[in-house]
Amino acid sequence: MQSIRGTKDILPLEISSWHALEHTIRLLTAQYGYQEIRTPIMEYAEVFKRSVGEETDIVGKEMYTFPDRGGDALTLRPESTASVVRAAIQHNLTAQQQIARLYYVGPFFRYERPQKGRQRQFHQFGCELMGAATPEADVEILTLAHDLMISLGIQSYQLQLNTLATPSVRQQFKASLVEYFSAFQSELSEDSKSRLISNPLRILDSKHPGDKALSVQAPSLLNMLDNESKDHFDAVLSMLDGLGIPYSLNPRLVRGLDYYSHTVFEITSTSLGSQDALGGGGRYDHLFEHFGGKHTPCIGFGFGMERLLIAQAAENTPEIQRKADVYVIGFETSESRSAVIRFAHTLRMNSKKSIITDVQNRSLKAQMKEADKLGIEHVIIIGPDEASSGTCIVKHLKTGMQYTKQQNNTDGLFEV
RNA sequence: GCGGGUGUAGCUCAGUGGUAGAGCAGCGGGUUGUGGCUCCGCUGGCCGCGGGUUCAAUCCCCGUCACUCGCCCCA
Repeated sequence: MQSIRGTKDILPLEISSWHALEHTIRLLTAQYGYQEIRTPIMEYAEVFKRSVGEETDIVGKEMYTFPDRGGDALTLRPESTASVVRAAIQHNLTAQQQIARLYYVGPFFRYERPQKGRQRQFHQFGCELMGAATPEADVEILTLAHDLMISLGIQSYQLQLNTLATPSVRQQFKASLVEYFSAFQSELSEDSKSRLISNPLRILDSKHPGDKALSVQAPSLLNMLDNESKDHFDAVLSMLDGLGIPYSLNPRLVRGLDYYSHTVFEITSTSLGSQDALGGGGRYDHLFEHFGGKHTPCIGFGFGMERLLIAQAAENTPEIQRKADVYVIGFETSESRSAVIRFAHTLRMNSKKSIITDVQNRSLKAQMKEADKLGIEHVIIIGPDEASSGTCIVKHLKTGMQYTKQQNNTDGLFEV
């Protein structure tokens, strides 16, 4: 038996880095006043089809969709924004012009060919700021994303920014792209030929050399911006400059989901290989209406947690963490070993220390070795002699100093 | 979904058409109750899985599964 393709067990050895990551996330989101939301792992397939877009890869070929026993088409969530918006409308979280600052952490599912940093079940952390259309809102989200990188010690990241303008400007832009590329249809890659119909913006993003060459002369959205789009984007950029947050403009940055407009961004890292995006996001001002809610401008991002951990591990040497604080050692006689069990239990009741004892009837030497390997701070020896005299030996492993103490008084046991 | 690579002890990897090795880890010991260094010894492997060729396959062929690199796309 094996785990399902593209799914992974997170083992004890790696769980501490997950805990640390989640801890950082909770601290940071609290600093910005974001609150957690936990939505179901399944939604009606409709939720994602309507929001993410029928033509996108996610909906077109990556969703885990299946009929339940009642015949409803359910989908294992491939991303979170759609679910969070659905929940926000259902529970009226943005009623009376309220701002909602939300974050989420959890598993997501996409049926894709696995690769490094790409699994069928993966985990995302994301934030959504709902109810504000201002460039200040964009900057809050971008700053949060930036701070996350800093908190995690990820230096090698790059923040790329672009604007997708308003839907109507983008529509004109698409039309001019189609017009331009249609003239060179025979020179386009197979992928881009189909993109010409499905999503012409994506041609700009192609890695195919021929496509790249053609893209150089292609119309630019930045030249077609209306005042609203331009003012908004410029305001975002100048605030980022003021904050000293580094970014680079990438006019080819096109997000794969239909619901974005205005500011879009991606954070990439060179330590990831081919799947180089740590996270991305953007403004989605019209998603609420798509779901039948009232107009609510929003911006948010999502980060791949596996990818964050990969990038983090590539740049930081992990600290060896202690698996327990105290090792209580007994040996040779049953009196010794049962005294150990009693004493360890007393200690656990009276202190917050984590305490380990041997359960394999091993020698003193073997237990000492294990204590050393576990990074234990104090060893307590209750051998046959100590067991009969009611004493114990407390030894500090780093210094090698040891003292004899009474078992019946655990106060100041670890002090000299 | 498409193309390439890999799959041998817990881990990192050697290896040969006649059913296997190293280093690390683990365990035990170095005179009788003390770890880290060192020395000695020991345990441990359906050589991914299924089929084929062969007297014989871990090694050759086919399939399959998983991982991995790239494409697509994204987190």
